[in-house]
Amino acid sequence: MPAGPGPAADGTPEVDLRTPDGRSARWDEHRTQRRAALVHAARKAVHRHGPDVSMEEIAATAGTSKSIVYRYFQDKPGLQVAVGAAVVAQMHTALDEASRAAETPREGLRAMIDVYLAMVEHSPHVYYFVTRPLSEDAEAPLGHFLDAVANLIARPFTAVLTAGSRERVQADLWASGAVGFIRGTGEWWLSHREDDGAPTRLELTDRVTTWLLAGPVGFLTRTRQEASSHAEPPSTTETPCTTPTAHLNDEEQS
Amino acid sequence: MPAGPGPAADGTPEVDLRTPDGRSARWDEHRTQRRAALVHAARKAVHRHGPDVSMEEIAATAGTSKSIVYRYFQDKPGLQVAVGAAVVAQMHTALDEASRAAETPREGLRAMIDVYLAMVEHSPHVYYFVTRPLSEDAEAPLGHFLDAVANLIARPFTAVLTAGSRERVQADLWASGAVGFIRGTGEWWLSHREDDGAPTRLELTDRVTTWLLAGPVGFLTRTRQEASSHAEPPSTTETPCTTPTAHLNDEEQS
DNA sequence: CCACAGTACCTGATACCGTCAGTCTCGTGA
DNA sequence: TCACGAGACTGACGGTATCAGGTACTGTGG
Repeated sequence: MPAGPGPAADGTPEVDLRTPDGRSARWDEHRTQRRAALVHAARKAVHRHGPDVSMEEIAATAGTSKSIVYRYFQDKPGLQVAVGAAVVAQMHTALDEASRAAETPREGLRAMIDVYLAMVEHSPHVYYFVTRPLSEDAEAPLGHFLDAVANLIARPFTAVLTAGSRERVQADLWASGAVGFIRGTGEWWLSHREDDGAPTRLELTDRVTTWLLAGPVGFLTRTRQEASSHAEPPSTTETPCTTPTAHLNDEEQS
Repeated sequence: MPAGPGPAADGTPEVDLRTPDGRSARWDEHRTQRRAALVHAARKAVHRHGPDVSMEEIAATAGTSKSIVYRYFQDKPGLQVAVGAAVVAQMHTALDEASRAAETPREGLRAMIDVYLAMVEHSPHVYYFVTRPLSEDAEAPLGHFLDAVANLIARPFTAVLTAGSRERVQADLWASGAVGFIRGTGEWWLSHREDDGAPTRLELTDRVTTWLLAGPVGFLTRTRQEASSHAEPPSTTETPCTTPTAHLNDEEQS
């Protein structure tokens, strides 16, 4: 069906610009509108029925049938990334407001964490839908959504940075880790929120911000002492691998 | 179907202990052996065919048919957690050797990261199989595997700790974040390993260790300056929420 | 300038296919 | 008699195909 020349490969299936025919152009606005509406419906359906909604249910929520959904989205992962993009866009706008007031990178990071946790708290289903990898490859297109968030995080750091590849890579790497940290704590919090001693969202935000920027300072002074005393020299080639990483897999040999 | 009294809910489907019948007890050893063999076969199959193997393929790899697999494991998630447990067990033994030599928590953490990354590197398929949530609930049984790893990480810290719930929670929380950080960087590394400027696994290990314990020191001195100056007071109630977390979901109202 | 045929695209329903998780049935061997 | 094991079966779901409409644009002839 996609007779178009370009390999689009993202969610959008071949919009085919080369015809200035009014009969085609007439639908352009309608198309974008409809697509947005479908994304919205998908979010609603996921929010209601959990991250494992069937396409049929999504279509039903949108008041139509599968055919339509598949006309606008390549497949389920395609829909997933579209929803993810929408969520990221919302986070981005929310972040713009926040980072206008934020001077230091610390405030920027804090705002980021806050927005992230707010999303997690407000609609865990959508969060999981967007977060969970659906692709069978699972290697290259790891976490479209999480990658985007990592970029959001890395931006304030890389902005100050010369485009030298060495440090850029460092920033990206750290951002990936930071998103992972937030994700980990966020999901832990989601399922331990009711326990006694569990922090509120704001406490969590502050704590995670501090931990990310300064390490596990504050929650354990004793171990922290040792840790920080050893953490001073961050030379990358510290000691050769002393851990006997024992063969962790025994299932290859063809 | 599960006529057994206890809510097992782990991988084991009701072994039905209430019959001390010799005709039944005769099979006990065979059962545990078989179960281990099936887990092994599952790992092999996943390693070969990717994290989306069908149960049929797993059974075929084990040289049998689905019925058998379902006799020993409740369902696919059950098998998944069994495989995860096996991997965690291997990590645990690998870690025991390492942590015998490790005095400081830092060395313990470093060893942990090393083992984790080694696993990721050696068999990404198995890693994804074990890592990805398969349950539709997706909330309570979040990441059996990742939780176990988090416990592994938290142990050296909590060992020194009084059992006071307040600090235990802190340690657990931090451990979840740390695992998330390692996961994030690990998966980033998995798909950017070939880029120029990408670190080797050992460099990555050292860097992540340092970052986790002391924050992003070393890769950007300028921003780090600001960060650390603000990071000193880790009081949990720092400033009230200044970020305008904008309504991130618009899809509820029944 | 206007009617008309033809066209390009959208809609939504329904039926269909392939795959896969999970179950059931029945034969076999100790 | 008991567990084992193979294979047929069911149901759900992702995804495709077909079909009968519907509506606005394009071109051409009167």
